Amino acid sequence: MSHMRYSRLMAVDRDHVLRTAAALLTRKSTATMDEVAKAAGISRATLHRHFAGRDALVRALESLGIAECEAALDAARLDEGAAGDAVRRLVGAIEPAAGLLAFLYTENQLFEGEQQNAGWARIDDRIAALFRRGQQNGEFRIDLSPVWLTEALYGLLGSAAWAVAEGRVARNDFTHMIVELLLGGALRQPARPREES
Amino acid sequence: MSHMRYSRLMAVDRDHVLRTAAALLTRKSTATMDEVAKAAGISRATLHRHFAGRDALVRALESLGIAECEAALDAARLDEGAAGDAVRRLVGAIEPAAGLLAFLYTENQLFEGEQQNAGWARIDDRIAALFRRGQQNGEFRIDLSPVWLTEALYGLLGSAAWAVAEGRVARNDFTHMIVELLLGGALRQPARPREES
DNA sequence: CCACGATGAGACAATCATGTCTCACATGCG
DNA sequence: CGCATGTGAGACATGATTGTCTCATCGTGG
Repeated sequence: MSHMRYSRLMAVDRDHVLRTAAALLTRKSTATMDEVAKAAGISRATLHRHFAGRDALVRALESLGIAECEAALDAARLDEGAAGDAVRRLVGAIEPAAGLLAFLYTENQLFEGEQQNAGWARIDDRIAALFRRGQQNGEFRIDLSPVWLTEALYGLLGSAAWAVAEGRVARNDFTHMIVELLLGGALRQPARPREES
Repeated sequence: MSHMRYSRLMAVDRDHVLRTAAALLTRKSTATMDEVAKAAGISRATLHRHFAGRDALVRALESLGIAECEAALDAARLDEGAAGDAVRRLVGAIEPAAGLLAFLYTENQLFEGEQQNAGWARIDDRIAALFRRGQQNGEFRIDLSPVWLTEALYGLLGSAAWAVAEGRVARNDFTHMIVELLLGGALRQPARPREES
């Protein structure tokens, strides 16, 4: 994260700018550089000094999102214990970044032809591997492919983040809503073997 | 759908333009009026004659999406039979419009402050009512609110539509993927009471 | 105190999408 | 045939955003 050396005076906190931009673009994905700058409390000129342009800013946000995803994946220890519990840990760990993820998820839609950042492929693989482990485990059903389960997780994360932002659901229910639906589904199970922590 | 009278010469098919625009904007939500016109095989001038501007075009697409949703809701006969089966019918009926829905779903994100089209509220209510019926039925679990289940359905529809468009999953699995995940979840159920058609 | 570095404010040109307009062409109808 | 209507092509002005630049200011370290 920091192979660059800060000079003695670095009033503008790059990370703060990125997180503010993430929060703003999550709500309004078409926000202008000027709006981003104002939201971060800096001038457009300074914003432009730190990020060559809008593309650079979005790419920096993408790197941030990838880093946070990787961190969440590490923190969730996907290889340990039941796969279902690992999914719970993962969703809980990824929750703070869900808004940013949702923004990047829809943003990538625009790069249709172009290659996507290789970091996403790695994250996809790690999550898909978790679902695959659960299938080989016997925990997860095998008629839903790991790729689809991964996509579904992204979709639920985005929907939940948006629903929370809109105030339609409570923020405290975030992890529970996603995990329970993703793992258990909407159907009421007569005697479902629970694997709570 | 047609209280307007076409004059003797109406070379441009409004519906065809709308569907072409929907298909294009689904893939590239920032497409230009010029791109939309080219995709529809008409000139930008003509496109502008039929839709006063980009806003008008998007609003027309929104009306189209609402109409298709309502049609799917009607076709699915949400009040008949098991709620789970109604969900299956609904997803199957809504599949052709999933791409358009995904576009509008993310597009509405931009109208943060403004009021959304009242049509969506009605659709939300009908879907939420279905989930509520399933809960009162005893079919669906009650710890996931109908509002969240509705949002989750939207998210899964969008994710699936995008995954299909990207070629990551097979188009034929669309309904199965969504319904099975939404209703049954990822966990393998030892002896789950099936209610297939 | 002085100098350096970072910032804010603003001017500026360039670019792009939009919206409007005109004109020429084609097609169907009387 | 002649007229009306819809269309395509393109010009044009407008507004918004972007990217670059300059200049004044402020704070900190030497």
